[in-house]
Amino acid sequence: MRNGKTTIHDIAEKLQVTASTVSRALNNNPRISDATKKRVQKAAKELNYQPNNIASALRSGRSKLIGVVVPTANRNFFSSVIRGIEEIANSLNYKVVISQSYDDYEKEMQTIEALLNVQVDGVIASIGKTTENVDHFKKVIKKGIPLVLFDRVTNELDVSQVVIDDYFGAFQATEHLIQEGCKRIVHFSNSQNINIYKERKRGYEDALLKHGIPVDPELIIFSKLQLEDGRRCMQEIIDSKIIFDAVFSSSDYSIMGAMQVLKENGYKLPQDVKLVGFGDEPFTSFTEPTLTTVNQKSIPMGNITAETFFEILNQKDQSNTLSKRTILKPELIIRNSSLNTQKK
Amino acid sequence: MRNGKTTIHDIAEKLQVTASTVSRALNNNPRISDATKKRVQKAAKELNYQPNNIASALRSGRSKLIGVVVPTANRNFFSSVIRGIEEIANSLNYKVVISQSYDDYEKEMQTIEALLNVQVDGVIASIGKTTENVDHFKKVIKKGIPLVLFDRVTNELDVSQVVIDDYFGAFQATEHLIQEGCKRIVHFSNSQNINIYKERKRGYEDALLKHGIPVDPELIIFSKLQLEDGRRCMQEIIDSKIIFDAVFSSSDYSIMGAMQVLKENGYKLPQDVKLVGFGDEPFTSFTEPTLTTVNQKSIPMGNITAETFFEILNQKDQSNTLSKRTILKPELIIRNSSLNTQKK
DNA sequence: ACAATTTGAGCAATCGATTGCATATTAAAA
DNA sequence: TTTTAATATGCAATCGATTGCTCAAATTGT
Repeated sequence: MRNGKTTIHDIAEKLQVTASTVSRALNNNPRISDATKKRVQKAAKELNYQPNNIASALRSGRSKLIGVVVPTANRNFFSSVIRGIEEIANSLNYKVVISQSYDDYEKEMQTIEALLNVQVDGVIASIGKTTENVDHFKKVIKKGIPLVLFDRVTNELDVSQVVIDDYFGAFQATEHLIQEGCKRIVHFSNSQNINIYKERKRGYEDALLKHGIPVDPELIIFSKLQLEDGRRCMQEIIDSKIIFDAVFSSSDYSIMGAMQVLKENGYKLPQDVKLVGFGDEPFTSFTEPTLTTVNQKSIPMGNITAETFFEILNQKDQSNTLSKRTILKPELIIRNSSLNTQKK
Repeated sequence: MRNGKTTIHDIAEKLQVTASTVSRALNNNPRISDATKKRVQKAAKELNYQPNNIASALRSGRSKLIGVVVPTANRNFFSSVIRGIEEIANSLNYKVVISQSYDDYEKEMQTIEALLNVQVDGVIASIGKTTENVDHFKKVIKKGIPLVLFDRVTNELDVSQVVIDDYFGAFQATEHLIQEGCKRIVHFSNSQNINIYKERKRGYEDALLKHGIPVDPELIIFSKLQLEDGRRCMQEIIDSKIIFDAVFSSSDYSIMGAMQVLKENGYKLPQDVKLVGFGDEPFTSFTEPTLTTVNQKSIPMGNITAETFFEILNQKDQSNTLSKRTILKPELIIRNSSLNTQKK
């Protein structure tokens, strides 16, 4: 107990049993009698015993750490997913190590490497935008530890995934615009290598087709979907004199840029042009007009992702790893930017 | 090497030396000859050796993990500070464990407990808004590991801190409004128990006094500074017929609320009322008009916080812990919400 | 050429908890 | 009462790396 740290040996000595017994008692091993367990727990409390997780991790091979890799925590969606993951993980006495890849392929690899280095028991990740090669994730799998992907996933890996139904979200959003009378709906999309953007575009197209509106490639604009991209694309459309009456963007950020440019060019919103974004970032309720957008159910997604993770972790012992895919329904949040009849 | 994991023993065997020698060679111990070091490094690479940090941590007592506690990562300021911390930490081969307290006292205590449990080598924290008691931080100090606070600090603890000069930021912001011709400047503040808000209020007051404008308590409104609070407070002021020509808020969120309410009440911005926020959240450049605000130098703050942390960690051995306080100058970002002459 | 140093590396204990196997005690079955 | 089977605990190795101490070889000084 020198250094103020109580170990199982101190408890063992006090109770005149062995450390093995103490360890088993604390881990609720059925081979230990209830009476002994009670005594051990009491002594542990008295001596203010704090288990040494590192020693435990070394011997047992379980660090009780989960590595979570996100492009950036500084996004409402990701930080909420993390919160959802933490809720579950903490309740099971696991800690979450958050790593940010900053959407950078190099950094993402390093970060995975670093997580494996600190010996996480598994990894939960959302793939960065610039990541084309997924070998670093294969490394995780090869190590035999669980890997679960959420939102930004890939088909190249046979792992469990939790995603939202991007197709459905985009379909709903587009249909909503159509119902508000729009016929020439611009769509902002990103590289079609990224699944979520491909799906959203598909939802957009199918909604148009369902209502007998032709898909006009001229109206579909690709970019990185940042604020600046939205500004630039919007300006180009305006300059090109293309006729349009709405914009549905795959990102709240780029629709913000579009909104700014439209206002600067004297358009009245939402009368002249209706807007719908994607992501339900907090600022979407600050804008003028407030922005209709798609909520991605981030906290439930975090919960489910963590639950999936622990299922795999626990069945790991039987080594029958089946990978499942969970799809959540997003929710269209209707605000003023898409409505003819404004609500307060 | 069973299980695919190379250990120092495998290297030792291959090279016909002992594990001690390998360990020392890898740690660049001067007692090992350069020739041996080279051989060991080569063998390590060949065998794809990955050090077992857990074993190392157990023996050496150093986990190479830093616990970072923030109210929420979902804020530009905090996520940027984290990025700044990571830059330094990663370069020194340390990993950062991010924990969110969600501004909740209970959660903050648990989170500190959990970090100590995973045996972080130290803690970097920003204190939650609802935290009045700091005993959990004392626990960190008592454990003898470094603690550095940033931004939301306390005087009750004798630890190193990195803060911005809130007084200066507020002073500048207020003076800027005065120079733009404002004389009746409303100030939104939070509980004066929280240092940063106290300092900002002081800066606001001193700027007024410097320019011969009396401080009118009627113009200083206290709230939690969320969007809704901003809306409510602004509406109250309008209803009370108090005369005012500007608002300087200690938070970008509440100034957003104020902006909305002002617009809803038919005020022309910035002609009728000029606005300045604090924090430089990303959405401040999306608003209409774009919002003047105070940038808190988050990445440098993260860098400096980490550097301070490592200074303490390294001098720890000599156990002469001196605590220093670093103060960064914030920067006023002037946008349209406070200007008579708009810029594009 | 021999003692005194310096240099390089090995030995073995250690960090704290876990766990397979052995053993003692007690209860149930024959 | 003796055998069998649970039940409860102990023993000792182990996880992988680190480190104080010891010792042999090489170098230097006289």
